[in-house]
Amino acid sequence: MALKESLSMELEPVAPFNFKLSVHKPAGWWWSTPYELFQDETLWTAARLGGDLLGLKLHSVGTLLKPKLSCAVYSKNSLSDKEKIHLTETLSRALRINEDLCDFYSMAERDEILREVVHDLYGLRTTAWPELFPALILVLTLQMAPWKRSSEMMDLLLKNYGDDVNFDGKTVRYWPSPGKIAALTVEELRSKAKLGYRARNLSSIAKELNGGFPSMEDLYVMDPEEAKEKLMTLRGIGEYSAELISPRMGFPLDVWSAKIFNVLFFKKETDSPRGSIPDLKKTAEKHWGEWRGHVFTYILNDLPKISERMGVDLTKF
DNA sequence: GCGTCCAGGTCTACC
DNA sequence: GGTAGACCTGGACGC
Repeated sequence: MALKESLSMELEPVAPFNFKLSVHKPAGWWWSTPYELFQDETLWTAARLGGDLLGLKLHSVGTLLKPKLSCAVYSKNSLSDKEKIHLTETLSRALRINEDLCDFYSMAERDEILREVVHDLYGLRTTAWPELFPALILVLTLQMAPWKRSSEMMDLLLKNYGDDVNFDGKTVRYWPSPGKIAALTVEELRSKAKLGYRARNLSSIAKELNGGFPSMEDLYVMDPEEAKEKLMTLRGIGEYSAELISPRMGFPLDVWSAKIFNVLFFKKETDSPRGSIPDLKKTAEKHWGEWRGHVFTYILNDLPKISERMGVDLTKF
């Protein structure tokens, strides 16, 4: 049954704000689910509020320098005032509506690597996950796997246990709830989603989230270091994963990105990408300080153009 | 066709 | 506190 429109609102992001670059990133990352649809400056996607599925239709009605977003929310039942406020706050946080990038851009203008990158991607907001569980599924499946295999694991989870959200003439496949995954056996997750050793970790995480683990909103208002430490109490979530999904992103280097940043920093490939991670993290912190998470997102979404300018293929890794 | 290696990390045991 | 070694699975590679 199709969901009905239950809330309509407008959001006015701090300029500059490029809607397309922010929710439909050049490197191919989705905002909420891999099955969301993006056409003509409109995003049809989904989310969960409490346990209920929502359809979201986000449309840019402004410009880069005078941005405005029209947001329509579709649900099975009407939303209470409290739910409407909660949803508005979640959308504002996850779209980084109030984030002012002025200081980042000022810093970038003085930086040899970043100067042209921020021109390429002017107005792009960094990754901010609408919900915690899908972000945790992503980082668990990224571990120790080539992208193709990670993608296969996520797809099997979505197809076997996810939900279809029907609204506005569209259907968007959305992630399973923690409760649904928590009810499955580790053996089933291992075989049906081909998760391997990750099945035990995902099962444990689903049970934690089902049992009252802080939400993304709770983590957002915590001290960034405290939020990271909290995430790392989850089984299978280490420093890399916690930094990648933390509401205030760190510099989440893995083997793939370490190879790229070695070439950017030191102009050469490394024989030991994993071993180089601590040094790269220190260099990034010294070089870019609190903006290193933004640098991470901007650079990894601009690899083709950076490669062209440097004469080195950074997309091959 | 078959064996081996290793990938967009994390945990544990051991020193 | 530092660090090998194990961990699912499947594609790449050498033979």
